[in-house]
Amino acid sequence: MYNDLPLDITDRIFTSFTDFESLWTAIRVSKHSYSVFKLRSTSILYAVSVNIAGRNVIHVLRLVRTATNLASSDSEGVDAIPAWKDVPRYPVTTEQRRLLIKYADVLQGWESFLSRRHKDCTVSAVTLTDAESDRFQQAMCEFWMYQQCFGEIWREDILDDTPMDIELQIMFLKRLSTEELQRFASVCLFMKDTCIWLCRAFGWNNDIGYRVVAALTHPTPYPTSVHLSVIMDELLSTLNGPQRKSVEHPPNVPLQILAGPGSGKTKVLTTRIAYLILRHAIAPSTICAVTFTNKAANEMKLRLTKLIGKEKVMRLKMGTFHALCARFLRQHAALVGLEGNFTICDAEESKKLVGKILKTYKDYIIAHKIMFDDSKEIVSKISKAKTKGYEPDDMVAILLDDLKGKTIPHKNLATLKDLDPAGWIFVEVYREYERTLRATNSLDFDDLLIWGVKLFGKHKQAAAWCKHVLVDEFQDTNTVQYDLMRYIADANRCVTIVGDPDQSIYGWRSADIGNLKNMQRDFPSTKQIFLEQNYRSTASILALSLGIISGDNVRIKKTLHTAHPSGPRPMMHRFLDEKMEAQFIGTEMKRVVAATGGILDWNDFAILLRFSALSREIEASLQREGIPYRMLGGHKFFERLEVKDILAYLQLVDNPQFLPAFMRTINLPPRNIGEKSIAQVIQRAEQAGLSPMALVERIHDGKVPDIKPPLKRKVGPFVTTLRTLREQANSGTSPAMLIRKLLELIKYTDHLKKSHEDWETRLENIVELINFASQEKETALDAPPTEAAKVPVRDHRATQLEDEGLVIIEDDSRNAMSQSTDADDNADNETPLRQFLQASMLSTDSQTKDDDNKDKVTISTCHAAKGLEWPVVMVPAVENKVFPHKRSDDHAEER
DNA sequence: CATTGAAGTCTTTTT
DNA sequence: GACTTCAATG
Repeated sequence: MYNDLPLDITDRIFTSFTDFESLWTAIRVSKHSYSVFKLRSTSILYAVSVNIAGRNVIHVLRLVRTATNLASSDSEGVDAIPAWKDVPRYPVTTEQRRLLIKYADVLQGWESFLSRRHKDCTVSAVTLTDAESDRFQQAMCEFWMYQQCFGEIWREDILDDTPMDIELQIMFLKRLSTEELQRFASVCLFMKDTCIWLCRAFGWNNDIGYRVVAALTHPTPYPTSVHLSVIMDELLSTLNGPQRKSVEHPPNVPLQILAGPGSGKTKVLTTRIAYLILRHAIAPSTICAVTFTNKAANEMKLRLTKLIGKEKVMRLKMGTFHALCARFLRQHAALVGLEGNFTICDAEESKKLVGKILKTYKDYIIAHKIMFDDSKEIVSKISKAKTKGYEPDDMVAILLDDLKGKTIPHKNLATLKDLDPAGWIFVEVYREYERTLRATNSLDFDDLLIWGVKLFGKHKQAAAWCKHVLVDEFQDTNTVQYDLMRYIADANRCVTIVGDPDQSIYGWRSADIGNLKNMQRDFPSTKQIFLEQNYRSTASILALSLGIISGDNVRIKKTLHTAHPSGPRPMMHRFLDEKMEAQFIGTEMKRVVAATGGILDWNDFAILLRFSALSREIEASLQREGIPYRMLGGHKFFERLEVKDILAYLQLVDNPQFLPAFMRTINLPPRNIGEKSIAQVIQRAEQAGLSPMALVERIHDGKVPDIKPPLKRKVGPFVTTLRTLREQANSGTSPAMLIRKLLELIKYTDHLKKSHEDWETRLENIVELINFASQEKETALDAPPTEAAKVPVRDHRATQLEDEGLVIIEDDSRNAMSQSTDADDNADNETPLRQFLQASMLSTDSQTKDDDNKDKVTISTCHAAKGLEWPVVMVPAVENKVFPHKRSDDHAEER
């Protein structure tokens, strides 16, 4: 029945629907629906027809619960709405409908929601009888399946939100032509349950049926290259000119995609990767895709999985710069003179180390009345120096140059000590910090990159696998990261980068926009493509943001267009204090949810903060109002005290030299070993040339004399715990089991109960950590395909497949893959424990998974929210000293 | 004498 | 919530 639909059917104009028949017809012929919302058993229908580029199309349909209460209660705002939900179905009268249409907030809500993407929305309301409602459901189902087969097949948000009545689906399928069925089969992995059911129901004994089954049973989602080609074409057809140009750009010509916000950056990047694999037959394992945050990496993985299947995605070398470096450094540790079991030292541990070193200069600082930064400040200064490639000795000259005025004859440490004591201490602390890291066999975040550069720079073969490098958010790369990219790309010099100079918000992390130019210098044939079409925001939001950033005079002028209407104007509200502000945020969100009649739910709201500490008042307000929320990037899971406790023990098991872990665990639970004793141990260990851990073990064994306040008896349980765990770890016990054993050995639960009021939530976090540990094992990077996945399912369907001589495509890169794992994997360097620890140290946003599905308002820092989008966004505390922040040295960035 | 507990201060942004 | 300082306890 769909065959005879003219393709330009959408030229037919549907402005509003006064009766059900015309609406129903319209739904069935409309091909380009943007969104289909969940249908509930309801009586009032909102139909919206939208005009896109001169073509009027029905775009969104939704049933809302009856409006009886709305009609009876004339009051506006919050009070009238919550009652809607529980009112039984009820046909509305003309008068009520009139009221509804007049209900400006509701319609406004609709229009602003839709006009984010489409201009000229018109809204009208229709009433449905029960029978009509059922027919409508049917129409929607057909419509959805049609969309699923022939529309935007990769849209993930449609999947969960659509009614899938199996009878209706079959009715739909029966009407399809053979060709359409084939295409359906090629995408049917998105509807696994349906397909299994269909094959059983129809007893399909033909080519199509097998393909459906093959798609379900074979590990690679798309059974034939013909279908891959079709899919790629459909993908390309949804891109605009510059986007498509970017995707199809020849792989061997370096490419810079300069993309404004909301211009489909990630879509282009993922499509390009798919294109490289599907059209240029570049093996996934030879593609390196780098992002800056784990969130971006995960997002990309998710989207790519929909395009090319899980198998191929697993083979991509994909992740943050840090994660990639860590991985290759473990593999090739020996090449650069590292030990494979190095520990990754996070910011908190770095800070503690620096604090400890700083104490040795305490007397000097006091005696000379030197103004000195706190250790956090120093850590970030050290980090800056490291990213710029300055070693402690280099800092001497640099700090002396910073001193204005007279020329300095001898640029050496002694002069620095005289002229800039604070600078001198900094250099000494920096030196000592580096020494400690080496001595304790650990790398901080910057070291991962620095040593990565050493590895790939000196040992070309370590990067020889790489055929193409793609970098997301390129404007945020710093010098080290840029070098890293260059070295990895060295073998084939195929590079694609995506970036936006206007969105550089990591200047404080030494991000260098100059890298865009550097790349043109180092890769002379580099081409640029600009993406200037914004698909995210309304015109008035763009105008506002342009107004803000164009206050920056040195900015390179760059345009951004949108096809959207101006939409509602952004609102600015002033409050006397933060309490009122927080209160307003809570009630305003409630009002908007109510006023839009459930079109917006909590997931559609975000509150963006300059820094996470601002969330206190707001969290309190949301709790008061009973609004569920989640905190992005707040106190991160892996930075929680109880999680760090457990991780520290495990780190020490894996790397006994790692000092921060030793200091954390030796008196945990309290064993009456205080600061002084620990300091003594460390000092004596240094004298003896042992790690503190080794020394403690020897004291325990009676091999060396005890220290002043006797330690031997106190450390008994500590030493046995570590020895037990070490033994178990070496025999390959899973991290999850190790944690359980550890909890038991140190009676951690008892300790928590004693030391913290909220021990129950803390215990839950540990359970969550155990969960994470068990998951991590399954999704370990580069895990070779399991036996089960390699062998096609041996049931009757698969056997039939082969009998009929049907070809199931063999993955091109599987062989290459197994070779590379054999060659690279120094089995010793990748114990399950080590993998787990690395994942823990390098992941930030492994928020509990079920959290994501729940309906919650998002609270996030602006930085963490980069690249995400919500229909409604609030930005509290936009006031001087907060936003722009008082300590920011780059106002353009704050803009 | 070393350790622990209580009270008080300060909190950018990320891997 | 993490760190520091000061007084009280083992």
